[in-house]
Order: sequence, then C-alpha cells, then structure tokens
Amino acid sequence: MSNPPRLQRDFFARSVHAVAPELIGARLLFRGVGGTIVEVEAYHHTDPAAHSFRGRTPRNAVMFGPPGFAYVYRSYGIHWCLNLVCEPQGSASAVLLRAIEPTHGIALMRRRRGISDMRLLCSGPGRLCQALGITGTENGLPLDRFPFAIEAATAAPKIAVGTRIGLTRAADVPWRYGLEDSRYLSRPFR
DNA sequence: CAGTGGATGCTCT
DNA sequence: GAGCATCCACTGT
Repeated sequence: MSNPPRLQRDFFARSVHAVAPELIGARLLFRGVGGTIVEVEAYHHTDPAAHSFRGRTPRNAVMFGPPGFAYVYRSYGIHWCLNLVCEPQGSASAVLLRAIEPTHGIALMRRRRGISDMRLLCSGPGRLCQALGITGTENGLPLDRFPFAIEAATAAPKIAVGTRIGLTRAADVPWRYGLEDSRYLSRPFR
C-alpha cells in the first residue's frame, strides 16, 4: 500500500484558479483528523471580496507571505475559517476550505461538534474548523508538515462550479468549486 | 424546505 | 460604528 503524494509548497505556488479545483478530492488531515475536500472557494487579491484586496493588515498578513501556509481568521466573531495561501509570495491570494467528507477521526469530530449527523460534521467553513480543532493558533503554520497533511487526489473527480457563498461584493464570479453530487457540500450547486 | 433573526468579537473606517 | 468569506434555532408552509 502506497499513500498518495503529500502536497508540497510548489503545488500552492500557482494561480488560485488552478489550485482550487485540484484540491477537490484531496485529503486534508489536521493531527490525523479530517477527510476528503469536497468544496473550496478561490480568493484572488484583485477580487473585492478578498481580505487582501485593500492591502496588508495585521489580520491578513499571512496572505502576503509565501504559498503553502495556513491563513486562519475569525468569522462573525464566533467561527474560524481555514484558507490555503497560494500563488507566488506577495500575490496575497488564497483558497478557502468550505467542506470535507469526514473519513479520519470521526468520533473525535462528533465530540467537538456536539452532533452525530455525518452530513453536518464538516459541511461549512466554520463547521470543518470546529471538527478538526483548527483555531487562530494555527494561523501561519506550514501546510506540508505536521500538524497538517494534505494528500493529492488519487483520481480526477467531476468538478462542479458556481458562485461563492455569503458575499455581498463580487458575488457573481464562479470561483466556487465542488465535488459533483457530494452529500457533504455546505450547499448544493445549481 | 424557505425565510428570518440573534449570537458574538474583531477589523477597519 | 458598520460590516462581516457563519451557524443555529425557530417560524411558516
């Protein structure tokens, strides 16, 4: 048995629009807990919806650093959201992880989430961070070493494309990518 | 199933 | 002080 290759920094050093769909079907593990990525969104620095659009601030500083690192921010004062920094350093672009299909450490994820319904364990950016135990302390950590491990997709999945969720600005561009017909999406594609 | 509103804290204006 | 890259509970069909 040979495991799929781990994604290294050079994988992320490309356009978010190339990286994002290739993350669908990859496996994300944090301290050995996680599953298969089924939904992501791309945020380019020229995009008014990106945190980096208005320039560098203390919060988004990691986005301006090298690719292959985690950008974790607090959402609505309550939740944490995980991004993977992409493109050459300074591009300040990233991919938001929105949903995974749980495969590893399911009992622990259920305990952290306080629910048992598999479909609600990791189907949403805040939900998946809660299930995996990712918080602001992980902001700026490299993605190619423990506690992170990201394994490349083993087959080319069918990719669904749509508009991003929860935005007021740049709500019309189709930069949301998902695994077609997955039961674990945060919302279905049209 | 669709729609609404509250929680909650930080960032930036 | 406004505005969130969200989630959950609750309402009404």
